[in-house]
Amino acid sequence: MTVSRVTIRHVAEAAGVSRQTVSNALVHPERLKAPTLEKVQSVIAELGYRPSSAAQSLRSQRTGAVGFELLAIGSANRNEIIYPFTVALSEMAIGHNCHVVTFSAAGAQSPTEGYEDMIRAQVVDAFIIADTHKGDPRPAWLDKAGVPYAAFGRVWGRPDITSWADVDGAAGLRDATNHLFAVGYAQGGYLGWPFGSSIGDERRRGWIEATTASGRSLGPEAQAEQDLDAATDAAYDLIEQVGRGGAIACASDLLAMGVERAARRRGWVPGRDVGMTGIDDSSYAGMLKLTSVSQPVTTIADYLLGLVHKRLEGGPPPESGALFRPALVTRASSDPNT
Amino acid sequence: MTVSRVTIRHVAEAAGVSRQTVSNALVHPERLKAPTLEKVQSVIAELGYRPSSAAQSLRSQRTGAVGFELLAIGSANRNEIIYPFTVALSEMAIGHNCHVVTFSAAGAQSPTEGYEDMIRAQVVDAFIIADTHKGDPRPAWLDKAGVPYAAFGRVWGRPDITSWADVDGAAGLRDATNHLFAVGYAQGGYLGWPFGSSIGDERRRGWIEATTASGRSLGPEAQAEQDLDAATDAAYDLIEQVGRGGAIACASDLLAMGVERAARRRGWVPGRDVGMTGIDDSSYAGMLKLTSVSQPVTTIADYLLGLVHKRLEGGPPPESGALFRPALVTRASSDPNT
DNA sequence: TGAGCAAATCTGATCGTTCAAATACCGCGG
DNA sequence: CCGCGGTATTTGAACGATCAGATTTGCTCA
Repeated sequence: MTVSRVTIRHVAEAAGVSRQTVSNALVHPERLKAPTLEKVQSVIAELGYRPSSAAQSLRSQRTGAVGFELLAIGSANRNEIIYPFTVALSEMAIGHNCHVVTFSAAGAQSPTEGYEDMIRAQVVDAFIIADTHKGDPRPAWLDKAGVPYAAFGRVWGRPDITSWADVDGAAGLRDATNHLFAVGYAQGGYLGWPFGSSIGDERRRGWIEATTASGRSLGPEAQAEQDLDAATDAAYDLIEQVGRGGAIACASDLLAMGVERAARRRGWVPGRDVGMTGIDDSSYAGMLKLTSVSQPVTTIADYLLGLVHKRLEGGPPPESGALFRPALVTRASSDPNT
Repeated sequence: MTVSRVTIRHVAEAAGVSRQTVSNALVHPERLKAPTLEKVQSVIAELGYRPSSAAQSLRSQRTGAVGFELLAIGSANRNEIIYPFTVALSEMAIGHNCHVVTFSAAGAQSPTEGYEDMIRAQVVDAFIIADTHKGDPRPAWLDKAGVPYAAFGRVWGRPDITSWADVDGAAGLRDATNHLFAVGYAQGGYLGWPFGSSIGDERRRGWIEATTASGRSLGPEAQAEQDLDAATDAAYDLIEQVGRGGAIACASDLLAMGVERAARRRGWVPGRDVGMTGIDDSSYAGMLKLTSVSQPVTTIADYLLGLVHKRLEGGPPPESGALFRPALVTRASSDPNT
C-alpha cells in the first residue's frame, strides 16, 4: 500500500474549501475563522497531508536544505568530532525546519566545486562548513556568491567573518585542570602539542590560567605530535616529574592515552597513582575510562543552523563569533580512589 | 555577486532555441542535430546553467534524494563504521546522480516516524538503512508503504528481504588467520565475543575454516564482551597459552586492543612476541598499529545506491543479499620482525 | 514543382504550492 | 432595503522543468 500522495487539492476537496484556505491553515492560521481552521486541520490530520517540499521549493526558491561537506580524508582525531557533529546537525535540523544534505566532492578540481554544484542545482540554500583553515577558499567563495553559511570552528585569519561557533578550548582545559586539583592531585603537569598550533596554544593557556588562578606554580610540561608513540614517550618522563599523586592535563584524548600507557608501563594505575585528562571525549576515551572534555556539538549545531537561518531571512551577521563551553566528563583516570 | 539563477528560459533565449530544445540537449541529446546541440551546450557552459532540482522534483515526482538515518545513540564500535559509511554514501551519491539527506528522529514516538515524515513531505524517495536488528519494524513499514530501501547489514530473521549488503566477516577472519600463519606465527588463537551473536559466530567460523584448511589444529580461544578490561583479562591468559611466537585473531579491534594491552603488561612487544589482528580498521587500530580488516564501505555504499536506484526504476529486488569481502590492512601488530 | 515523409524543433499543459488580487460574506448605519 | 467597510475565502498566475502532441523544416522522388 503506497503512501498516498495527498496533495493540497485533495484536502481542499475533502474539507469543502479552496486550496488557498488549506495553505493558509498551515502558513497563516490567523487568517481563517476558527471553525474553518478546525475543519481543515482535522482533514489534514485525517488524510495525513504534508505539503510537498519540492513544490514549496519551486515556489519559494528555497530548498530548506543546508549542505554539509564530508571529507573522506582527515585525521582520526577530526573524525571523532565530525561524526557526532553530523548527527547533531541532523537532529537539530528538524527544529529549524530544514534538513541536512551531506556531500563529498571527491576528485573535484577545486575545493569549492562541490559547493558550486549544490547551489547551481538549487539543492541547498546554505552551508555549514567545518575544518576551516588559514587560506581556506570556501568562505571567500561563498561570500562572493552570496550564499549564507556558518562555520564550525573559527575562521582563522579572517576577523571580519563572524559566522562561526567553536569550542572554548581554554575553558575546557581550565575545567579539567581545576578538576584535577579539586579531587586532590598534588601537581598538575601538561602534555600538549608543539607550539604554534592555534588550538593547541589556546588549550595550553587554559591550563596555565587555571593553575595560576589556584595559586600554584606551573607543573612540568612537554610536547608531542598527535601520535601515540610520541605521546607515550613524552609522557614517560613527564609522569616521573609529577610523581605519584600528580596528574597530567592533555591537549587531546590521544595524548592522554599516551599518558595512560606510560603510566601502565611504569606499573602505575591511571587515576590512583597518576591522573590524566583528555579532550574531545572520543570513543577511546570511553574505552580507557579517561576523563575528558566533551564538545557541545548539539549546542553548536543548533546555533549554526540558527545563524544561517537568520542570514537567509536577510538578517545581519552576528557581532562576533561564538565560543561554547565544553563539558567535563569525569571517569576513572582522574579518580584517586580508583 | 549572487550566483545568477540561470533558468532554462535564459539558455533558450541566448541560444535562440526553445526551452524544450535546451531540455533535450541535456536529457535526450540524440534528438538534436549536431550543430544545434553544440550551440546549446556551449551556451549552457557559458552561462553555467544547471537544471533546478526543485523544478525537476516537482515534475518527475522524484526528489533524487535518499534518506539515511543517523542515530545519536550507538556503541563507539558501531560509530566507527557508520561514519565512514556515511562519507562513502555521500561520495557515491554523485555517481548515481542523487544526494544523501541525513536525518535523525530523536524523540520520535515510533522508529518509523522520521521515515514517514520524509516520505510524506517528499524530501526523499528512498532510504538506506543501517543497524537492522531482529524485529526491526522499518523494513516491514517501508515495504508496506512501497518505499524502496536497501540495508547495510543483513536483515536478520527476514530471508525474504534481499535488498541488503554486508561484510563477509568469515572471509575477513579467514584472511586475517591465513595472514598470521603466512608471516610465520606458530599458533593462532582466537578471542571472540560470547557465543550467540550472529556476527561474532560468523567471524569465529572464518577463523576455524582458515585454521583447519591450513591443516593445523585449532589454537586456544576465549570470549569476552565488547569491553576493554574484559578483553584485556581474557587476553592475558590466552596469550600465555599461545606463547611467544603465537598470535591471536580477534573478533573486533577493541578485543585486539585488549590483546595488545595484555601483551604489553606481560612485557611482550606486539607483533614481535605475539601477533594480533582486529576487525573494522577503526581509528584506534591505526593509532596502535593493529593489523585489521577494513570494511569495504565504498563498495557497499555504491551497491546499495544502485539497488535503490533499480527499485525506483521499477526493477525487481535482487535474488539474494550481497556479501562483500573486506580487505586486510597489515600493520606492526602482525609483523614478527617488529 | 510539389506531394509525402521523417526528423528536428516548438507550444501547451502539468507537477503542488503560495502570493496577489478578486470576490463573497457579514453586520451595521442610513 | 441598500450600500459601506472590513474580514473571510476563492481564483489566477507563477516558480522551472519535461512530456505529449503540434508544427516546422529538410529531403526524396514522382
